[in-house]
Amino acid sequence: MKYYVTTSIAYVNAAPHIGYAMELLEADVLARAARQRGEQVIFCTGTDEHGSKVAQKAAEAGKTPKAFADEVSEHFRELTKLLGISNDRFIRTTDAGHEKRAALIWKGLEKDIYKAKYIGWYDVRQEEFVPESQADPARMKPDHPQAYQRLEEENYFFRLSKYNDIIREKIESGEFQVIPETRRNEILSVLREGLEDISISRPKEKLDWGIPVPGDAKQVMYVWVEALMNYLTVLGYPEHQDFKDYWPANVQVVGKDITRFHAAIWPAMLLSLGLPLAKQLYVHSFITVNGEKMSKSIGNVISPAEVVKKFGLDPFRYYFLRHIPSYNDGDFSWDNYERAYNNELANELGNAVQRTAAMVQKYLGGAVGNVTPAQHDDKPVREAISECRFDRALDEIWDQVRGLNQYIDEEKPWEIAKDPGDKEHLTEVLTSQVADLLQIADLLVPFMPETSEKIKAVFESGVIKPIEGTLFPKLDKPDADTKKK
RNA sequence: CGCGGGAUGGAGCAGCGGCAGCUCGCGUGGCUCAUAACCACGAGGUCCCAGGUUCGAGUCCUGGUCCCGCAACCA
Repeated sequence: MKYYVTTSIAYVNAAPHIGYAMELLEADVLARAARQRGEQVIFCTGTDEHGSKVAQKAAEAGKTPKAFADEVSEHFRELTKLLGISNDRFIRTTDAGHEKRAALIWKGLEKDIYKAKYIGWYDVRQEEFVPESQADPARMKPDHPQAYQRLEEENYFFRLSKYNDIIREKIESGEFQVIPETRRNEILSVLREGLEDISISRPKEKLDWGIPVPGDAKQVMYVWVEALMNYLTVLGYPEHQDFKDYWPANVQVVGKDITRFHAAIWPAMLLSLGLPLAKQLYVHSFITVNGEKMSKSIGNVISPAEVVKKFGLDPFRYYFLRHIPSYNDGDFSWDNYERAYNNELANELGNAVQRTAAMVQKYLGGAVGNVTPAQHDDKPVREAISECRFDRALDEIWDQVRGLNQYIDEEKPWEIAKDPGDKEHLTEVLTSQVADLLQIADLLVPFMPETSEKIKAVFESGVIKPIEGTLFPKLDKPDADTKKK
């Protein structure tokens, strides 16, 4: 089985933040889970580098657009390393391959492309024309700080309207699955109102930081449309075997701000090319900090590196995957983060590992023999992952962790150990604990790969190899802190 | 009548027609294998308001009220 998963590609006008970090994590879980099932996986992420905003930022920094993009793109690449993201490829829209293949895609779309004059309000920040009906009247005044520009341009247009009903039908039938349901309803309502054709090029004289339109040296491709093409170009569209094997994508992970691009424009492009749509579009929400939107002016921007630094990588992955709701906006606060770390990771999981290892060592001389992972029902976890409900998947896994702690308290191995004649029963109980932990470790593979391996390393051989220090050392204990490093 | 999300014990959330549930926090007890960890029990709720449908309504319908966002980098 082939499995293809993508994130959106990040626009390189600013440094990475935790919202995008979460998107990477979610896609990473899907990729790791698929690999664990034995599928062949291609998992791609990357950076989107053309367009006026990048050109503008670069000019401000006194750099060429390419040099500027190189720099910021590198930050995103570092982010994937920082977060242990298992992406197979990292595409940049300035890659020669992308530029070449984007031109081929354009040609493939040509039957739905026509030239027309466009006059309208242009939002520089969003890099898009704003329909008269949606434009903010205040911003039509030139002295407004975010004033629209009145642009009149000769552009190429794409017949988006032509595909409106087909897309709607495919979403309604479930052939193209948009999750969660609120996002699906949202896009269906957009489709019910009807899509208009969109401008997909810019005159080169106004902006030359883009990919030229094939056969028209005076125009470059509109950055949004060109960026979407990455999902195909990264597979080597049209001739490479990977494209033939891996398209359509199993899941495309995007943020809710770009739902329309991925649930309407991108599908229309695919239909125009005669290609199937992605099977699933998972739209995640946003992260607030202490209930407030992250913003530099409030001064509450959290950088991924800062959070990773506190407890390390796996707790970061854990928190954002479990405590930011997969289908809703969620909140980050250092208090909640510490609480989750102490209660759930250190006390519940870490301690379960610790007490089990200690008892095996103390009562059985460190050996339990060959243990196979327990067979508790893992269907709820698998189903949650297939619905991109990462929070729920971890809830389910934690039911097992709690269940194990309950089991230990019920069986009281330390009582059994007092009776030397009961060694068999004792072994049985401890073996069962180890089996539970091995299954938990298995289930954690996509979410917390390091932790999963650490747990396996302790128990897998049948002879306990204790963890150096502790699995999740408590932070607020001074001695634990020094022991950690 | 712009659009979307929301209102459920102190906090955060789930439930979406059938005995109000989970986590945290709080209280009490138990335990001693363990990272002052673990386990059990308990207190705490007019499920925003008003109507309606129904044998039965957080749950469905109608009409209100109130909150949040319009979205990730400083425009």
